[in-house]
Amino acid sequence: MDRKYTIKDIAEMAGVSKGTVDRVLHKRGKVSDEALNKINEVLNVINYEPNLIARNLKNNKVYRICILLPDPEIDPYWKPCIKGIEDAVQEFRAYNFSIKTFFFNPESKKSFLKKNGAVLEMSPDAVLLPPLFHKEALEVVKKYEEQNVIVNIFNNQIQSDSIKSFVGQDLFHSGRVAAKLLDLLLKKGQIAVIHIDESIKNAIHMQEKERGFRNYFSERKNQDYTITTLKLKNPNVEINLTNFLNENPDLSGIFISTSKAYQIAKAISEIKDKKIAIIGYDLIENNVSYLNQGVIDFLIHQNQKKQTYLGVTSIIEFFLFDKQIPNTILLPIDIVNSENASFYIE
Amino acid sequence: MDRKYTIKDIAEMAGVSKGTVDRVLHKRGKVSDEALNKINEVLNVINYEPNLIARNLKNNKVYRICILLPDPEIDPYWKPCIKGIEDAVQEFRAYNFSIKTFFFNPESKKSFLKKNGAVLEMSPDAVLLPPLFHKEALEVVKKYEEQNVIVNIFNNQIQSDSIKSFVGQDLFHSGRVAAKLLDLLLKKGQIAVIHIDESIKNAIHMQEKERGFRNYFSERKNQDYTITTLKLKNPNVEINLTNFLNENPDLSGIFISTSKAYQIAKAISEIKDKKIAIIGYDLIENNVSYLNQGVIDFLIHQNQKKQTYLGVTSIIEFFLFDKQIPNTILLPIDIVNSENASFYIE
DNA sequence: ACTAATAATGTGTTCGAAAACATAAGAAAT
DNA sequence: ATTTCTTATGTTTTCGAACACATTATTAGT
Repeated sequence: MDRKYTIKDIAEMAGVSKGTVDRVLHKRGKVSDEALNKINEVLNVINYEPNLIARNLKNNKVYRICILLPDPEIDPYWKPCIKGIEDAVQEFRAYNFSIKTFFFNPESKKSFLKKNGAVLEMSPDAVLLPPLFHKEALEVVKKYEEQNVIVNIFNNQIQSDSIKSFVGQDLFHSGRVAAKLLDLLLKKGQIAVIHIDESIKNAIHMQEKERGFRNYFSERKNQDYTITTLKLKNPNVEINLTNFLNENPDLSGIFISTSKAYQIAKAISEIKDKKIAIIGYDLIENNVSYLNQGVIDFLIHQNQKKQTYLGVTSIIEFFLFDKQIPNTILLPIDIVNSENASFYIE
Repeated sequence: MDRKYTIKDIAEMAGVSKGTVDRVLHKRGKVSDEALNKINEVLNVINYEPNLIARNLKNNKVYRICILLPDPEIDPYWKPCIKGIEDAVQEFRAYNFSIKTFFFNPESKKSFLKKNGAVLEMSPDAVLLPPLFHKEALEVVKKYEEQNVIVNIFNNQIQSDSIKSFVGQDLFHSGRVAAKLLDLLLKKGQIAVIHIDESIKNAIHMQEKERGFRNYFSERKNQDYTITTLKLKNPNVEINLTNFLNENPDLSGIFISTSKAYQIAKAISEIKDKKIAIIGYDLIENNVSYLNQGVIDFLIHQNQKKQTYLGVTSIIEFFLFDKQIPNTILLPIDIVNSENASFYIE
């Protein structure tokens, strides 16, 4: 079973021409029952797999993929996504793909709608976007559907039959992971869940993470913990945090639901003789620095790069190889400490 | 820059025939300076990238890759590797590759040499193997070199110029990760490093991991810990462990360097009112079960599946797309607790 | 000056799938 | 019986790179 069968092989085996075989394979009719049977008999015996290289050489259509991405200049959280896209482009540069990224302002629904309008104008074959704004996202998804544009989403989930695939993390479980880590570190005491909300994208993330976090403890029915939620907004983070710490001298652990753990770490590290366990998100430079100093205990890696990489490559492989796109791709929730951080950063 | 330039395009632009362009591109000489200059001028302006689909269609050689794998029936540690190979085969089934796996007995150097002999007979284009036996591995690598067979290794590193690439984890750092986790959990006390050695493959792993583990603590110059090394061998693991525990009543943490943490966990879980932190390796069923019960605190995921997957795909992509194979591919050291384990298991 | 040798360049075929195009055979219509 | 239409089937071209093969131009040798 070394060499692969070709259409020509099948034609010879069935005693017909390759044109007829082609018609049978593509169910285009105009084939006599006799020829159909002969060919089917051959197909039942051998395992024909079309040579996708040859197919792609012939159908040398340029597939157009558009990606909507929040501007990393506005929110650096999205920066690794660009690398993910670049990696995908690089990997498939041999094939005919035209991949274009559109930046929108993650704090403006209007910007989101506007850039989607621009994408629609291009009538691409597929679109990848993070549906930050629920209502607006459903709106644009509907429009893409009407134009037969495949839509893949990443970062956060929204429900719509028109969406082909979602790539991201299970945020609820991500909260549970954080809870488990704090539980191990502390065993008891007062814990604060802190949301530092500088961008709307986090609204959904924050909720789900806190839900998972609290769910873990409520499941244990552990009475040794008290959990307090605190919402902070820049530029008053430091003042409000200091007040909170003064009011709660027994605080022993903090879970920060966004990538701004370093802001908390900075304040905490200035307090002498006080060890408060800190768990945050994302391997941005400031966070990793406090992780290495031992101020932050764990970071949870959200793998933004891989999200876009898989979002794009799954579309490409669908077009190239008819590979089915999974409905949901859940990335692992990576636990990072000072010792393994470097392996996740590139 | 939507459409790609072809050899025909270049020929037309330079006013020569595609045969001449081909000779220039492949540096096969027999080209006049005049023609060479004209073509180079064009090549300097445009960015020519050969269509790899067309190239592969023409050169439809069947590449032969052989993989040597310790028999998973003898040591289940290697079982996930099969899935990794299968995934790679599946992903590139459209291309002409013949991939064959040879099982050898991981406890027998003779078996290793014999199977390598069988592989050599096949004169494949590339080989992927875990160099479990240092001397023997160097021997076979030399033979492959003589026959111009590309050799990639995984699992553990050995030094040889004839080896194209290594995929695996940094075992030293993996030990440090474990140390950091125990440090966080305990802060002080007596720690045991336990090696349960049922297979020679672990010898190298065990050493490096312990070295990393101890290195972490020695770097901290932390006097609050005492670290003891314990070597256990089946079937006497349980008895010797019990003795050790009786002799060391203050033991507070255990680091198991192999995938047999569940054996320790079983014994510990039977002791009431005693919490000993346990860190082990590998997401095998027994381990995950004790992880979920809270007996094992963390498992470190060695990602065997991904090792073979990347080992194979990097070879394939080298043949198909001239993609350079990285000298070293270090996989992240994944920290696993009860809450994120499911995302690493398939 | 004419042939032989060599260098330079152009042309044609191949890979496998796809689809346009061409032809053959048979049935219906005049 | 001849033409027309339909249906089934076979043949050819296309995609781009690679390379074998064919052709032309140039120089060397007698």
